[in-house]
Amino acid sequence: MTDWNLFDRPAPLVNMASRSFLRLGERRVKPHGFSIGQLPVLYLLRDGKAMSQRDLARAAKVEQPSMAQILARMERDGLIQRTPMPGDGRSQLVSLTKAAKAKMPAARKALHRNQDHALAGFSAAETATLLDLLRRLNRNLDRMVAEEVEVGEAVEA
Amino acid sequence: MTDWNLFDRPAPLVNMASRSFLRLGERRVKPHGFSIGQLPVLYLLRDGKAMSQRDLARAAKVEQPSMAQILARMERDGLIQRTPMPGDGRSQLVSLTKAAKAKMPAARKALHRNQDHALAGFSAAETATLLDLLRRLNRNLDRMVAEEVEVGEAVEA
DNA sequence: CTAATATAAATAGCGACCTATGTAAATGGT
DNA sequence: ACCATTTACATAGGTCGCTATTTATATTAG
Repeated sequence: MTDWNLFDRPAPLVNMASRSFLRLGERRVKPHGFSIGQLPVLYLLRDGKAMSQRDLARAAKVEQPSMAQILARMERDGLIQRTPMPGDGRSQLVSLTKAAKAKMPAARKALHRNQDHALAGFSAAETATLLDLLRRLNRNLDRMVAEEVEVGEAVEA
Repeated sequence: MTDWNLFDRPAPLVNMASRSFLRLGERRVKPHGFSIGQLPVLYLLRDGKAMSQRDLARAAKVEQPSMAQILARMERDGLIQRTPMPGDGRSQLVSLTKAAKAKMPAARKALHRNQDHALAGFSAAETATLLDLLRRLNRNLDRMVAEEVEVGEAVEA
């Protein structure tokens, strides 16, 4: 009665959409030797830039161990290389290999073809509204996630 | 330039929101001995109903192996039980244990407290709009996922 | 009634995340 | 200089999901 349909609330709808995006994206990008989680890294390092793991994690908005795993797989697949960070023995600079850079344009195109098919039937205004509402939703969620961590830590202390 | 901000497109925004919802939901529900992926099962079997794995997967909109894993963990944790399906030796009827049913109300309350904090600052109309746009987005995505599977299979044949 | 096919689960293996913890290299205050 | 803290990564372990494949039981066609 209260939730007559399991999926007719924000969290499940968002979750479904996310899973679909991931499935579709994976199909597009996999034939080119990439996978979805690597896209932020590819994007961030695209024109020869080099960054630390920490900065990559921050910029991609994932936790450090998640980024570590992504980078491990990318290294395994010959997509990145690491060089020591000058002046800090703890850190390394990560950059794309030539192979990765060579394969990017095709993958990019494949994704572009895919992208925004999802928004078929949406007017420009509706698309803008959706993006705006999602940004606001994310602001709320980010705050909630952060707050709870604080609480958690406060309890510990 | 084209995508000046990595996250300012539908897929990443939806993905971020989904991850945040999952993190928050997990925190709420874990102390009660459940986890997020189990919620559809709990919901579907709530008042003593019994269903096959196949029907649970369909209703929860996940693939069969995903549901198999969810059920395996729920069985491990004493949340479900399986009884043979009368008249079909391949299948079993899944139902909630007393323990699971006993723990549900508290978990439900915990989630409710959480829920829709996410929509703080949203007017009723905005919430409705968001839900509507997400439903439409999902319709598109579902179609795309289904189409591609067809294509894939057609190529094989 | 048997052979081919379809269906229900199980299994193997992978990717994207997370939390919690450990380790080694800076850094900062005394 | 020295010890405590912070910081950057690494590692262990877990959940959610997917694809591909196998196994066992129905079902259907000939």
